Amino acid sequence: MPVDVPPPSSDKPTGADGSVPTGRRIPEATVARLPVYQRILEELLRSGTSTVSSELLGAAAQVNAAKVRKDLSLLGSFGTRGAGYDVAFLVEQIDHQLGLDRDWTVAIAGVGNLGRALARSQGFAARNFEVVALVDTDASIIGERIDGVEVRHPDDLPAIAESTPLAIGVITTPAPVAQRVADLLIEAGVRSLLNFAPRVLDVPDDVFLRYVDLSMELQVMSFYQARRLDHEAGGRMPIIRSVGLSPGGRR
Amino acid sequence: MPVDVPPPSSDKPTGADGSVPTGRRIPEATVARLPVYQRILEELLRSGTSTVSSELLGAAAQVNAAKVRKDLSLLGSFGTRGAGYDVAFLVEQIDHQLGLDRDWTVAIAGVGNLGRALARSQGFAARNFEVVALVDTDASIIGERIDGVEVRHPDDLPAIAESTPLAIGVITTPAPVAQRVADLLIEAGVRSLLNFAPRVLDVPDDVFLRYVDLSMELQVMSFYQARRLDHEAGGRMPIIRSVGLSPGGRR
DNA sequence: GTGTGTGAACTTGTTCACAGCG
DNA sequence: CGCTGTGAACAAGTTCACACAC
Repeated sequence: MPVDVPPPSSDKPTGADGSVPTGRRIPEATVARLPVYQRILEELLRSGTSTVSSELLGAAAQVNAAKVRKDLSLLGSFGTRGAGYDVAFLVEQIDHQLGLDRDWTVAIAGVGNLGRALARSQGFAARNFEVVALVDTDASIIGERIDGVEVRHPDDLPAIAESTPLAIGVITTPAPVAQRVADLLIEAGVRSLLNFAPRVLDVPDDVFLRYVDLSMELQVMSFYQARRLDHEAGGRMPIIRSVGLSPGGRR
Repeated sequence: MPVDVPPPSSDKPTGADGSVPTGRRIPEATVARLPVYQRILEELLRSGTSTVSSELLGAAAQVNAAKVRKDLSLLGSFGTRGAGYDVAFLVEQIDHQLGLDRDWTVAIAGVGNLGRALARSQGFAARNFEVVALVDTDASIIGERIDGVEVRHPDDLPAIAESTPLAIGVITTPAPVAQRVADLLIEAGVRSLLNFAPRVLDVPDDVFLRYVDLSMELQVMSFYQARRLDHEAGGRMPIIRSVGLSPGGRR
């Protein structure tokens, strides 16, 4: 389901014509690919590449070059014919489209291995996802500091939210307490939830909810590798976007 | 790109007619949804439900009931008209289709928080993904045991593989060493790689490669939440499969 | 010449609606 | 009568191919 792009909001007076097209619709398939391009572009940026063609970006992202061009043209006319795309500018534009040029506060519920991994993740920090709250019920963990953030009890969430509004909640608790912790997060003002716990959650209609299953990718791999083993035939594994799939959000 | 279903291989003489259709093709969109159904069916099984309708399963998976029926009918005629699907039987069939009824050995490279989280993950154990090797270069970690598996040096991979063939490799190392560790895993016989490191990998054509970016879901969330904040309009967040997306497989 | 931007052709995936089985 | 299984209509997404800007 495509979504309206916000009105001009013209910052970034730029190369082409200061674009950012007006009420364009961005297909969800494109939205799902933007983070992929992002990651590659950032890697190119680090390696000092200043310009990239749709062909090259497509090769790195395992995506047809025409698709890359179409995706990018949906955001605006950012390329230069004959030359390609300016990497730094493109990163900026995609960041803007994804809303990554604003700060998002994140609360992580469940400070086990996964919670810690996420809290320290470069991918979070680099993209303006600021982990501002860590909660866990385990008394031996409460009080511990992870990257300067103190682990507190879930019951403190409302208090925490009072001083720092919480935008996104991440649930990395065991399944049995996932629903309860989701309720607390929502009560504390969280409007988007990312659930790693293997439990279907019940949330109000206006809360964005997405599920992640770390074993889901492995399951898809299993499918294709089994095929390959079964009949060493044309067992090409296609590129599927998945994992994040699952009972998510609303319809 | 759809894939041939293996020939009859008739075990499971069953309710309907002992089906498992012959050379059917399963669309990748369907393959990506099977793990979702799986998870819900397992939850139903635990709660003692023995029969489920496409309507109910669809509601839980946030998927149109017709889509559920079409997906399942691609695997075979597993339902009973007027009654619905037998949950236990369906789980078995999907497990079989996904190749989850055989054992997969998994090697995890990088025993940080994420590596540990995965090694201990219920989702892995429950689906016949057996973690048989853990490697890390950090001397202070080598020798440690996690769920009975000793952490060893990546250079030992060939030796490990000799006693236990490795099917799948999971990379949870820092980005700079991801390529090197991928090479070692492949040398040790791994034919499928799941890469959590933010690095584009170069692997031979016959190795399945998939990328997971834990922040990717958050980025998509950011997109839709930003839209919603910008113009409190029809900001419905669609259900996108993503995260796992990314430079994957071959083309 | 080189590589973008994009209509138009095509492929894949989704939904509808209903026949037919239990 | 309820619910599956599926052809047929529809919608979304992808690829092609080429005009056009640099």
